[in-house]
Amino acid sequence: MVTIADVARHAGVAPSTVSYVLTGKRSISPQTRTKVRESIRLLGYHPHAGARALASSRANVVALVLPLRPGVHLPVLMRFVTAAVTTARRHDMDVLLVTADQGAQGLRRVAGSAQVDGFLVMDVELDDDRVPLLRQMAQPSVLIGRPAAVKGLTCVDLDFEAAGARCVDHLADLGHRYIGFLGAPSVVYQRNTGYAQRTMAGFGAAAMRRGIASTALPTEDDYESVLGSVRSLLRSQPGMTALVVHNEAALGWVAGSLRALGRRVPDDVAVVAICPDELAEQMQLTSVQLPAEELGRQAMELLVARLNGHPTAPLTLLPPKLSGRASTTPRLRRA
Amino acid sequence: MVTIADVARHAGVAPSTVSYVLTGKRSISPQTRTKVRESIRLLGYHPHAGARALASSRANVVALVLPLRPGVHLPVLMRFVTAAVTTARRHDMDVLLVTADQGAQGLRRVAGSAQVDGFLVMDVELDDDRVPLLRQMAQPSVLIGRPAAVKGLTCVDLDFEAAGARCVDHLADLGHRYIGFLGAPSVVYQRNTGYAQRTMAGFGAAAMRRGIASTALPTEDDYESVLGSVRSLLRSQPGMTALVVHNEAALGWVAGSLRALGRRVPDDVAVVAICPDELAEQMQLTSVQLPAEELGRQAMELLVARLNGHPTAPLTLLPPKLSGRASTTPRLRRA
DNA sequence: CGTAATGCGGAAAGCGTTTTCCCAAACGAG
DNA sequence: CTCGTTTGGGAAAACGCTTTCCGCATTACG
Repeated sequence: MVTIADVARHAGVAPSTVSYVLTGKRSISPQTRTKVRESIRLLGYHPHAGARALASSRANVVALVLPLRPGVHLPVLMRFVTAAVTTARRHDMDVLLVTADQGAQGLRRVAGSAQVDGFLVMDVELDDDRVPLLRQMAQPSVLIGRPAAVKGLTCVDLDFEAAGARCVDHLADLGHRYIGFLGAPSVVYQRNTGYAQRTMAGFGAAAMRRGIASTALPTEDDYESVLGSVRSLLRSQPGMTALVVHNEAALGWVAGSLRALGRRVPDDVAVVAICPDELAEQMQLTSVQLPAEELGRQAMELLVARLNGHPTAPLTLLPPKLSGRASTTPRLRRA
Repeated sequence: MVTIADVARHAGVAPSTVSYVLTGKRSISPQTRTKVRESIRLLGYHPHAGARALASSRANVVALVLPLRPGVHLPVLMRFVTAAVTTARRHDMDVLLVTADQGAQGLRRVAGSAQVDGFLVMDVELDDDRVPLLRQMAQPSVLIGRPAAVKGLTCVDLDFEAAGARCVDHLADLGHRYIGFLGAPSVVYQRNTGYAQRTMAGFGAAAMRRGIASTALPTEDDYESVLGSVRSLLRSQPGMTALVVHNEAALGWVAGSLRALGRRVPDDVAVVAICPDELAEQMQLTSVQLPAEELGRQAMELLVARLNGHPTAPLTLLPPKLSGRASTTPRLRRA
């Protein structure tokens, strides 16, 4: 292995000088700098991560904590992940994968051994057992999602309440008066998942506010279940002319289910999805964007900021954006 | 931070003794061992990963290289990942996430800085540009997938050729004489992806061998495309009574498409999927299992073996297993 | 022109482990 | 009863880097 001493010898300088060239923590004369850089290139030198971590007490690694729970839509989750990883790399950090089964125990281990400088925690629930632990840990952490109390934390999330409301407003403005809501699988609600519950709350409140009748149902990730839920919605609310869908895995079956029940999109029933924009684009659905990349990126940026000692707000909520597409059209004459 | 010296002092022994208790590399008297263990627990000691890596030149971390390419089915990919991570943890290793965009460059960086002891590379293509690099790296690697030449490597894969053939044999034994094949999205074939091409090859060869007419088509991941492909298959082969599907994302729409074209499963058209068993179970499809967990686990076990200096076979192929379900039934009287 | 400040370089002291190397005591074989 | 051999313990030398401290030239300033 080629060490910093080898480089120093080759360049005719002291090891400390090489270190300063590398870290940029001190000004170095242009001549020395290029000389050192050249030696580094020639010898193919890579600083030893462990030695670096030991000496600087900085690992340049962040933990990505992702609980792979049933009901989460993995393609969406991976958008978060790639955005977070890419952002980390831009700040010269690597990413250690910590999965759920390791639990709070795993967090403690990774934190205690100084393997990582901070934590990016995904899929946070309303009352998450990892939250108290995160609060008292030496390393900073950023959560994607929003636990009940955000004091002392740094959280990033889409404003799901506003997102639910936005769907209602859009449909109400188009003249719809009976709106259905097709939600996540029921396990997700049982588990006290913030984003699911907040979206529903926002949806319900907005409907009340606008004097609109609404019904909501969960649905599982298969055609039969989607068909069943849509049928139930139509049965309990025969005049339903619009549907808000907050379930990526179900999206592919919604149009088919409606058609099977004799309703066409958008003429008989308008559909608004809450999902990543690409998905909505592909299916030509009006949607409130779930900005997964943006959330992942922002979360990592906030984490890096905290690692550098900058203070951060406890809660960053992204405002929802709606993109109109073919699945909703004006409907002026409805009661 | 509490160090090994603190523990040693507290237990009244030398630091080296504590180290030996921890690593088990030397016999320690039961008394000292329990005494040391107790001090460790009391002080809440965690060895510093960086220091450890430096002194032992072992990071106890493996890199998980996953290129997130279009067309790969993420839920399946994540099965590999969780199995691999779980297995790694059982061997007291952590997992560093390296994504595709970092490319060969990223591999070199991670390898050079001694951040990881080995590499688990997923989604390997027939002629993968990372393969030559992996061959010449100091750290061992295990590939999930199968490049054209496996010499000097350690690869784990399902025997996709046999899997394709197994589907044909099953259907032929049931009396089918015209079989269609619904493949992955076309980008996957264009990219020279081993598993997709091998499955098709095995399928085609088996059909020839059994004197069976076969047609194959790729399909994209949306209902319209699946419907279109199925329609084309039926048009070019009106007597088609069976369909082999090698595309997890399309599975959900196959039955619907067939029904839309006036065919019922399994009475008019039998369906065999190549996918994880849980998926097939959920949809009640006869399937050749894609043992994602098993592959992830085995790959990591092989990597650990190599890290411990054990030699490994260049290629481990898992035999395909077929599970009969409701989507195929005997069809004795067909021509 | 004297003195303080600054720029840039080197020597060396850690950082927290593991791993030699050395040693004493206990043990077993001849 | 001796002479290896094993067994369990400690002292101290790495491991490869960062960072403090020190020092010599320059430059800036009154």
